[in-house]
Formats: sequence, C-alpha cells, structure tokens
Amino acid sequence: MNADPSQGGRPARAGSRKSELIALASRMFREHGYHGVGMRALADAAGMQAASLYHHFRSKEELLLHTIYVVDRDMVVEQMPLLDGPGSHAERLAALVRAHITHIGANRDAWLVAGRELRALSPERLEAVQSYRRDYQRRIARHIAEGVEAGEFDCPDPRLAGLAILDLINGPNEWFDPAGRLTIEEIADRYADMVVRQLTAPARTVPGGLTTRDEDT
Amino acid sequence: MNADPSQGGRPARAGSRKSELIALASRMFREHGYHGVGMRALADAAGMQAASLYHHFRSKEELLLHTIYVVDRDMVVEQMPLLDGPGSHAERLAALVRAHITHIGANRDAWLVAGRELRALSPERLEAVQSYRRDYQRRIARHIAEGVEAGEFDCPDPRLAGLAILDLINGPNEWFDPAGRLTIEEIADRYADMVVRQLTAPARTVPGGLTTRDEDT
DNA sequence: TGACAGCCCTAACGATCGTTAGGCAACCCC
DNA sequence: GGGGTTGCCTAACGATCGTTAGGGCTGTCA
Repeated sequence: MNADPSQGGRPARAGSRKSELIALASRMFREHGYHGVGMRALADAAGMQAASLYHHFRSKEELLLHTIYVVDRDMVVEQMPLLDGPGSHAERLAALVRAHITHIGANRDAWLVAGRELRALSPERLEAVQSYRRDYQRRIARHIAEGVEAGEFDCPDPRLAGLAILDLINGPNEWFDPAGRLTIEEIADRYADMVVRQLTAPARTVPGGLTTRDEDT
Repeated sequence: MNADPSQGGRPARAGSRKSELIALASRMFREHGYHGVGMRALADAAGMQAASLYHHFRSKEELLLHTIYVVDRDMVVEQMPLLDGPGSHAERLAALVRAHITHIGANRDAWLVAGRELRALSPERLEAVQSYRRDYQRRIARHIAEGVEAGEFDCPDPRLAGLAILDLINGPNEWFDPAGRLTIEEIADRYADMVVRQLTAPARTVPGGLTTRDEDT
C-alpha cells in the first residue's frame, strides 16, 4: 500500500493531513463498509501505523462521523437556503434539485457512506444527523405546500411528494459514474426538469381519501 | 437471547429451520450490517451455537447470498413479466411499479440488505446479482421507449427515465414504516400515479443535445 | 538554547472474528 | 433393530479487531 510517497518525516502542508485521512476513510468505507475496514487497513493505505490514527481521531466512530457530517451539514446550510432565494416556487425547487445532485457528484464517497453507515453511529450522534435530514425533508414538503397554495403546483399530498423527490434526487448517489454517458450536471438538469414537470402537470385521480394527520411517513 | 423455546431436540417442521435462519439473518444484517453481525450473534438469536450454523450454510457469505437472492429473483420472475401483460403501456408500467413497491413492503429486511451489502459478495456472486438488476433496468427502459414510439409516452431520454423510475420506486425501501401514515399499498398507488403522470405530461425543454450512444448511465 | 507541540513509531492488551474437527441424540426407512 | 440422515453440541484454531501505553524524532518559537 503506502499511498503517500512523502513519508520521510516531512511535515507537508499544515492541518491538511487530517482531511486527507477523512477523504481516504470515505473512500474505503464506501468500498467495503464501515465494519469492513479495519484501522490497520486504513493506516496501511495512508502509509502509517494503526495506532497513529489515534493522534488525529479519538475513535473509529469519530472518524466515521467526520465523513458523514460534511454531507448533512452542506445539505442544510448550502442547499436548503436556495428555497428562500428569488424566483418562482418551481425555479427555487429546481435550483435545490440541481445543487443537491451536483453536490452528490462532488462528494460521492461521503454520500454513499452517509446513506449506508448511519447505524454504526452512537445513538446521540445518530440523532444529530437524523435531525438534519428531517429538517431538510420538512422544508421541501413545506415548499411544495406553499407552491400549491400559490396555485403554482398541483399536488394531492405534499408530504409524500417531498419524500418522492428525495427518493429521486438521492438515486444518482447509488449509480452515478463519472465515466458514464451523462455528466452530473446533465443529470441534475434533467432530474430538475422531471421534478418540476411532475408538480406542474395536472394531477391524476387517486383512489380513496387518505389524508390523516399524524407525524411522518 | 435463545428465541426458540422448543430447543429440547424436537425436529419441528421439516426444512423450515433454514428459511427461519435466513429471515433472522436478513433482519440482523439490516440492523447492523453484514460485517456488523457475527456468526455467534446470529446463533445466539436463533438459540443455537455458532458452529451449528455451518450445518445449514457453507459460509457466512452463502447466508448473505440467500438473503439477497429472494429479492432479485422475484424482481425478474414476478415483477418484470408484468410489462408483457395486457393493457396500455401506462397500465402495465403502473402495475409493475405497484408490484415492486408492494414487494418491498413485504420483504423489507431482505430489500435493505440487498441494497447495501452487495459489496460483501464474492466477485462471481456479485456479477450474478447485478446481471439481474441490469436486465430489470433495461427492460423498463425498453418499455418506456416502446411507449414513446407508440405515442403514449412523452420522454426525451428513456434510459435516464428508467433510472429515475428505479430511483423513485426503490426509495420507500429506505424509509417505509409499517406504523406510518400510509400503508405500503397506498404508497404504491400514489407512486404509480406519479410515474405515469411524469411520462404522460408534455415534456419540458432540456438544454443542449445529449444523446450519445454508449452503454449505461 | 531549551521548551513544546505535532506527528509518527513499536509493542502489546483482551476480545471477537469465521471456520473446522469430531461427537452425540433423535428421527426415518427397510 | 440396524443404517443413515438431520440437527445440534463442545472445543479449539489462527487471524484480526479497536484501543492503549509509552517513547522518539522534527519542526517552531521564545
């Protein structure tokens, strides 16, 4: 292994070592899963000893948290405010969809880890991450509901539509390949079109009245 | 632990023990991940010794394969043929979407494992599973393309639309809760409506001409 | 020049990992 | 009632797990 050729004791650029390790961990956690990568394998790939990792991180789980946190923080502090920006409801929602998918393209490793390895976090850390996601989901549902009230969207169930949109825009996370037919920007544009088209087309009939008012789902 | 009270040597119903173990493994793999569940933990929950599991399965990975295989086999032998049934393109596609989501509801543990733990399979077993999924994806894309030719659908890129549909209908896999607001059948109906609505609404403009013809993505 | 932090090392801990060897008791069929 | 199969057991293997203790080298800064 020994990926880093500058192992001869040089200090390299200050502080960047830690983020290098986080990026490396993201990639390895994505490929083999959190429990599938040992501290020794991580250290090997970084050109160091397992014990040395504990100079940068208190535990393996803290390392996992670092890989996940970037994704969820950006979701709330970068993408979500786009819904408060200028433009019609459709334009703002399209901007969020594009930003979301583009972010996936730029942080593929972290996104996959954030999607699959949450269960390895301790209960309180898990809760912190999940509250970010709930905020995001609810904000989208609210935006759709507001678009319906404004007469711009046509949608029988904004909450379910919010979930559906998240299902859709998280999809490329699973299959996007930088060497594939479409760039992430092209995918982002087309998915944004699909979302808007979905909400602006006239609604079709839905069987049964199903509008109870409890939390979630 | 010791879940099974009939541990006194009774033979119970023939052959069903193995599928009980598979169902148990699905649940535990889903909760803690493949690498997060040891053979001893599995055996404990089943009320037996770790070594006894090897009477039913040659290895831990074979056990994982069993949990995953049900999902992918059913996808191809149960859901996919619905596209060859009677009805319009829209009706057939809606039937597939409903069957797909309903199947997720009935096999939640296995679906989540099948979605996250593929990487733990050996290369040849991984390839077998992935070829199922490729078939499924391509069949859906072909169905959309045929619907477009028949003048029933309006869609600029059937291949991407197929991916988007899969992204959408695999979504409930991640968040469906039997105790939630909607039953899986209600979700299936509404998602089927969304898919059809998406394909039958007039297409919106898409920037740039992007119709290269290589494989995948 | 000396104190000090940053970064990495060797060595080892107890626990847990997947797996194998070999045996014992209860059932089925002839 | 003897042979075979099924389903579980105890005991143990070598490897690997996350983590800790303690030491050493290299730079910066007073």
